[in-house]
Amino acid sequence: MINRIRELRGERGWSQADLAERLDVSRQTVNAIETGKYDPSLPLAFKIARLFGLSIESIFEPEPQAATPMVSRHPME
Amino acid sequence: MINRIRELRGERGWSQADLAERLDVSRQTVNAIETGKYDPSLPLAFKIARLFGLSIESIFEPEPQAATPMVSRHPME
DNA sequence: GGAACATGTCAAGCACGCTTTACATCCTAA
DNA sequence: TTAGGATGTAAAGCGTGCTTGACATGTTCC
Repeated sequence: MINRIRELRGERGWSQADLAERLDVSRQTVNAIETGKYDPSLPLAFKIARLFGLSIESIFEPEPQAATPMVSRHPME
Repeated sequence: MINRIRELRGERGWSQADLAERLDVSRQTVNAIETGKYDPSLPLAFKIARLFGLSIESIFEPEPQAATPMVSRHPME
């Protein structure tokens, strides 16, 4: 999942700590999401979208494509 | 987090198992999300929205309001 | 040089998202 | 009446989302 959070935060001149406070999460959480360590929960994604006044779809984008594996998704059936 | 999944699924005449298969998750996951036991991950929310051809915002809605607790969120600081 | 801030990262711990297996109930069809 | 589908729920297990605390680095400003 790719996101534009760092860009949106930068436009507003906020530090990761500033954003974390506005979202009521830890600074490490903001950093982990920006650096792609993990995706936010759906409720947090809503908070982020509302804070920036944008839709979730305009901030987050599912991975280019988690290519369908060469093996069956339902082996031995 | 409130969602309209059961309604959208019903309109299409799909069982929970049908929907689960289309989303590539277990039937219990669909059931748990419909019955409000937990919220889907952000990637699954995207899958759901795309399957129904709707925006995430038009399917999910953050709780009416998780009322601000009477106690400080940052005690002893 | 030293203080202060911004960012990145690690570790431990807890709660949640999702899995498989299994069982119970309800409803409809034959 | 029995079989089958649809739904609800439970337990155990694994990985992720988020927390606090801590430390390292780079930058800026005195």
